[in-house]
Amino acid sequence: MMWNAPSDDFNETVWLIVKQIPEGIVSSYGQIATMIPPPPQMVPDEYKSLSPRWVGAAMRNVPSGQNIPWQRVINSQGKISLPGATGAKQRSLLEAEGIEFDEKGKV
DNA sequence: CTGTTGACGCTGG
DNA sequence: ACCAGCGCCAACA
Repeated sequence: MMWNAPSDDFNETVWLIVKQIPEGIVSSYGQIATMIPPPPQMVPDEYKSLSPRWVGAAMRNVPSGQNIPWQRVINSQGKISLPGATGAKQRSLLEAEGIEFDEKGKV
């Protein structure tokens, strides 16, 4: 499968991986990007820079109604990137799974 | 067509 | 450990 861009296929793959994240475990965008098979035609180093943002973009496009644990996806700093109410909701969802946050919001 | 923005990450101060 | 800047490409106004 070759996707040179954040095509629908790329998004679906991201969601697929997110779906596979077990309960009580959090992953980062970059981590997911690493798990995704890079397009053979693209230089890995280049892909490295690309992916994190595309992963994030994919999250934004997450279809509601499916069982996507998008809440388990946070940034490499171990913190929630979403501002405002959405971020607060994400945190409460994670806490409900048994994930602990320190005072600074890190896991 | 140009400019801005973005669920990020890395490096440097 | 925290903050600021840069890179990178697509989508959007």
